[in-house]
Amino acid sequence: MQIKDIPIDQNHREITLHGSYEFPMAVYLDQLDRNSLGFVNWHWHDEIQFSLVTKGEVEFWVNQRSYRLKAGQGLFINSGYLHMSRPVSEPDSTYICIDADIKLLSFFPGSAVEQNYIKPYLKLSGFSEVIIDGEAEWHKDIRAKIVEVYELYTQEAFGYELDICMLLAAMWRTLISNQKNRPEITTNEYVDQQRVKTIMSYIHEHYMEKITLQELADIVHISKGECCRFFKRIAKCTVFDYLKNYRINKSIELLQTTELTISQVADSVGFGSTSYYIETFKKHVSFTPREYRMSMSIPQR
DNA sequence: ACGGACTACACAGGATATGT
DNA sequence: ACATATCCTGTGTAGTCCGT
Repeated sequence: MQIKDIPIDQNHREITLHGSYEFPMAVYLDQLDRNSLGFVNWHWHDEIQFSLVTKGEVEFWVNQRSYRLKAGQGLFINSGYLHMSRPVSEPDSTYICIDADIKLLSFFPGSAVEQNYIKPYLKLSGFSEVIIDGEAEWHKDIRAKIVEVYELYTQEAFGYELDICMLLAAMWRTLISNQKNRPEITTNEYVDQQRVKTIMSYIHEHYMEKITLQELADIVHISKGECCRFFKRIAKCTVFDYLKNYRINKSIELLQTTELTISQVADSVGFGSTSYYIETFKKHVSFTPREYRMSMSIPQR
């Protein structure tokens, strides 16, 4: 068993450094059953994202909308929008995921390109996501370029960074030129999104402590009932399901990287009782924590 | 968006079994 | 002997519904 997750840290934003300072972009081939939970949980990042399903069928959630994409279909997600992905039926459904810092498209800070063609589109209403699944030429073009970027990135031949920058700029150009019939994001949706982010950030910082619903409701200044309602409306799971998933992911990190006992791990990630931790872990990962740790110590091929 | 009523279930904690 | 897993039970609260 080889498990990998998108590293979600304790900062206000749950995110990885995609690539490096010198070349701030990264490409992943994301096979969903390699995530410990079997899916990529809710997160957001400043990078724009291009995805192309290569195997099976993947359900993407962006804002309050869900899209089921089969192999060959793609999706663009703009900077800063909450999203998640999970397999529809085949657990090993896979997609190419390109995360690129918008700096790569801006050429230099304050440039005309940035002022006229990048910044205005990052916060543009109705440009949160674009499904790239049709027969239109520009759809085909972007899908082909996603594959091209993936190949360049994995092969690392001479000049690949330059080629990727050109491709990304061309993809962005195509996208902003063809954004008719986009879904609109309402002011209410925007407020809900900000609230969800606030609650998730709070969970990332306090998951090791006991968290109550009242506490979460207070930080976004709404009642407990409304807190449950709106979170489920946006994230499609309850607040405490999200917290539980987050704690399990954190415990997996500790099992992999420390020699803490199972009880200590349970305590470190906010589970007040070892028994409940083991039960929950087994429900989510299909192994007990000890079995999981032992399997990780067996060298992978 | 709130508050109250209600229900289901998450959770803690103890006892005991099992594994190393 | 100690750590971990499993089972069980009582309690608190998360989540939902409904009226406002």
